[in-house]
Amino acid sequence: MDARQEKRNQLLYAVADHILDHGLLDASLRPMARTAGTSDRMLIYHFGSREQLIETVLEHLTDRVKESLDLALPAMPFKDRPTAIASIMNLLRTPEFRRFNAVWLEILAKAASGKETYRKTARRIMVVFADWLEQRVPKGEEDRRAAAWTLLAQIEGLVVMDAAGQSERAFGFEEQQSI
Amino acid sequence: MDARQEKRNQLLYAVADHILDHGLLDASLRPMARTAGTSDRMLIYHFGSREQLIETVLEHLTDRVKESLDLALPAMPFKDRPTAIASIMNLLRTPEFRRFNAVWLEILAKAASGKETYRKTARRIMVVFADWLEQRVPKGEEDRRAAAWTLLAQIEGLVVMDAAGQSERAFGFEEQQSI
DNA sequence: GCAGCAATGTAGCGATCGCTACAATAACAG
DNA sequence: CTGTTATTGTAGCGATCGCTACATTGCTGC
Repeated sequence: MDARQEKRNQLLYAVADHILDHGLLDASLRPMARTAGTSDRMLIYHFGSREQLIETVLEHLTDRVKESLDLALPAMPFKDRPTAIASIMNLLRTPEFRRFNAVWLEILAKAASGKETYRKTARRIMVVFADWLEQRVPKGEEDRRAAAWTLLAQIEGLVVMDAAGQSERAFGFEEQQSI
Repeated sequence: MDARQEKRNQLLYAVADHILDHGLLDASLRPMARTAGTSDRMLIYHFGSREQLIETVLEHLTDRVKESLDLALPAMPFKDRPTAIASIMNLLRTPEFRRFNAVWLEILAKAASGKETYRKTARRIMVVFADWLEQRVPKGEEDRRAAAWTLLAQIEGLVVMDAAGQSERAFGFEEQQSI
């Protein structure tokens, strides 16, 4: 690979890590650069502008979350819905995925207020997640695609409860879903 | 009421409106002050600091969302769960509540990354919503409180789908929930 | 009407922001 | 080796940030 591209990729990875650790929305060039062992000057040089850097980071993070999901759970159907939700929530409460979740909610916040880049990113991540879910929908579901999206909506609800520190209130949620 | 308190309240209301219109996280003193017809100087004078101002605004918004909810739907049980979810989502997709939702997701984002003020606020808003729901849980539910929290989790899931522009994918969600 | 406090305007501080101009250096082509 | 281009450092610009010092105005109690 082009040495330049390689350098760019290395910076991208480091910046993404910085954002996972310190948040997306008020990540500014100088701190990101410091973490990546470079200067704001060079981030602009490689990515054009902060906005393009963020956009690139978001694409990179989409790929990373997909990889992490695939790596975390095999592509085979869950036993039933309650099991599926419980397993997935256990996974999402893992430290690794908590980092993703924090950024995910930042993306959602920007998407909700209409910023197009973030809307697009949010949609892309949702589709990635839905695809991942579709491969794992419990057997016996008539429409796997629809089941995946329904499952996704339920999971997002629990993610919100977690973020608000109310996970215990919805603790019985997984079981009650199948009623 | 104290004339000073009255002025403070008027500013508070105006600032809250500004935040509903332009977002919470990067609302800075000078623009907020301009909207409220005053100066950054006076916002600090009345509220002490930007941080205290935001905290006060968040309490104020909690009250406002509670009022708006109470005003929007009478305190009587929904016919059944699907009806409940459909009605509430229709309400939350109203322009008035979209404004709240955008700020709500900003609060969640900050809460998820551990900022204590926002965690507290998120919890408070959740409780307000759960209380509101509890009064409207369909008849026949054995544990109204638990049913309210489950409903809340489902609704939050749909709010996230909306924010990500995927509401249509989960459109059948309301009906499928009762399966 | 005058003293004293409350309310407000003006100006600016120091920090940080994204970004750029310019110069120096490194790497490579001929 | 030399000339050219790619990469990087240094310095700083103009804008904005939260906040404050200081002065002025307005109001109120005596």
